[in-house]
This record gives sequence, C-alpha cells and structure tokens, in this order.
Amino acid sequence: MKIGKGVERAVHCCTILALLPAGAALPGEALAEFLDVAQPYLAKQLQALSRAGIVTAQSGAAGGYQLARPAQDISLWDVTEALEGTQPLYRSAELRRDGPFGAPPDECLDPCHIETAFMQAEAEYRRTLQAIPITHILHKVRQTMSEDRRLRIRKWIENSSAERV
Amino acid sequence: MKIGKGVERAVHCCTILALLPAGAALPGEALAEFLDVAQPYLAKQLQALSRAGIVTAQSGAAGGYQLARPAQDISLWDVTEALEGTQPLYRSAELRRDGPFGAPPDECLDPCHIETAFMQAEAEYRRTLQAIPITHILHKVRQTMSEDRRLRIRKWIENSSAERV
DNA sequence: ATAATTATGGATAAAACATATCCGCAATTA
DNA sequence: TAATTGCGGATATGTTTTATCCATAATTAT
Repeated sequence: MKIGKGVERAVHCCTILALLPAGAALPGEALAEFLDVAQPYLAKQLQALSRAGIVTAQSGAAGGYQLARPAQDISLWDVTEALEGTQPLYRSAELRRDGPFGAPPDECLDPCHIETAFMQAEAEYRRTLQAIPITHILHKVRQTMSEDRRLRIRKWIENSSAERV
Repeated sequence: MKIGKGVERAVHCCTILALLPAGAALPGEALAEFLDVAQPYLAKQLQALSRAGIVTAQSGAAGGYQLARPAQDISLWDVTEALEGTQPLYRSAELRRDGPFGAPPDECLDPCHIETAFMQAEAEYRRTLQAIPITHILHKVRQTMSEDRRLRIRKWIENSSAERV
C-alpha cells in the first residue's frame, strides 16, 4: 500500500462520473479537461479503474466511461486498491534471520512479529477507507460548493456526455 | 508517513537495548554486528532514535546507547515517527482548484474532503501502532525463540555492553 | 465499406526519492 | 594526550514515481 497522486485523480473521476445522467458516458478526454491534466496520463488511472471493475469503458464514437455500480457501493479503498494494488506498505526485510544470532528457518515459519504488528495497523487503515463511499465525498463537497458552481458543473457534464442505451 | 527499511532496524535495536542489564550501554558498532548491517548506516537510525529521545547516547570510551525510558513506554509508532517524521502518507494535490470549474480560494479554506478521509485512516493506523509497545514484540519473540538461542544472545549482549553509572 | 471517435497497453524519458556510504568533527573517558 | 564513540553533513547509487508518447483494437456514424 502506498498512496500516489493518481489516487486523488481517480477519486475525482469517480465523483464526476457519479453525476452523470443515467445511461450516459463521459470520454476520458472530457475528464482530463475537467481536471486540467494531460489526457494520456489520466488514461492510465482510468484504465486501472476499468480493470478493477469500478468503471466500465466503451470504445468508439459516443463512448466513454461510466460507473460500473452505484456510487454508494464504491469505497475510497476500492479506488485506492485499483490504482496501487495490494502490496503492503510495510515489507519485512526479515532482519531476524541475519547476524550471528539469526533465527533458524524453523523459527521463521510464522511472519515476523514486527511485520504482524504493522499489518494490523494497515488493516485498520483499510477498514477506515472501506467505510467511506464516493457518495460521502459528494455529500461533503455539496455542502461547501456554491449553488452556482454546482449548476454550471452539472450543465457541462451533461453537454460533454453522450447517451448510451 | 511512509515505512522504510530503517524502521525495522530501529525496532530491532530497541528490542536489543531492552535486554541490556540496568545501567549498561551498547555501542552502535555492537548493534551493527548483531544485525549484520553496515555500521555507518545503522548510525543514521540510531541518531534518529537519539534525537527523538527514545534512546540516550553517550560518547567516549565505554559509551554507547541505552533506552531512555522503560521499553513498555516505547511504542512502534514512537519508533516509526522518529525515523520517518510526521509527514502524512497522503498528500493532497489540491486538484479541486484546477480546471474550468476549479474551486475558488474561499471554498478551499477547509482541507479537501478526500484528504480528510485519508487522514482519518492514517489516524487509525497511528492509533494501532501506538498501542503496541516494544515489550509486546519481545514477549512474542520469546514465545518462538529456543531457550538456547535466548541465553546465547543474553550472554553476548552482556559481554558487548559496558557498565555505566 | 469507410471514416471518425475512443479506449488499451506497451515503451520510454524525466524527475523525485530512498538507500547506502564516507569523512571530518565533537564529546568523553582512560 | 590518546583512544573510543556518537554526530551530522556531503555525496553517490539505485529504485520508484510520474509523466508522455505511439501504435493498435474496438465501436459507431455516415
């Protein structure tokens, strides 16, 4: 586990896609324009979301991305895992095996106790993010955003999206 | 927050120092030998522990390191923080400000909601590690270690340490 | 069919960061 | 005074992250 910049972009993408009218899709280029990032790089994040089954992608004219399931069923952990994978933040160097008093292999069948402790902490991290859906972010954002901006955003999204059956 | 290899080394150092007879100090070179790592690099971790007040260092002949307080009052988080600092794992890129619909500054006084969520998760991570003292690791290790190895380690530590008043 | 649009994924360049190492200096004790 | 030990800056090295480009496959409109 590590949290790169791509995660924040991917979360933004999900929140935007959550505002799409039912059945509509938004091209990656529109998302890139909205977030003001280079389109080829944002594509990387979108592909990761697509592979993870968080969004569905449609090639061709009038294609684009849409959420694969309701936004309330997509957690921040889902997005994080899609982009960063499942490798733990802490990787034991198995220091206990080294040195003049290194532990013999038969005492290293179980994971190192230090590693176990850090894994517990990561599990708590994960658990917290799993409990926060995209809709929570949307809800919070709506509380701060001016009504005017909200409407302009909605209009732009509708204009940039294409109806898909 | 990030967890580099140095953290594991530092934890090992603390567990070893916890086994010292009362009032004894262990030189950094002995610790390096025990862990089978290069002494100049281990020094970096030891200095970090020293700066953080987790160990006390004594220059000069018969000097070395010892724990600054009882091992049960040193948590895995204390050690982690000493080595990696307090920078969060997640750093917001403030993406919300960018693009044609970027949030105006007066809507960005509070931290970004995505950032807030990740900070919550980090707080849980921290809380978990804070609850695990060095003695917990020692206790677990003792359960797995053979009695013979335990005694040999104790003897080596006593031989390599110097009495300090 | 053909052309236009859009996503996919591999290859690569550039920048940032972690890791490891070295060396001179300060502090302490015999 | 000499020997031991910790401190911290400077530096190299290697890996990871970040970003970019390009050729290809898929789909739809005409």
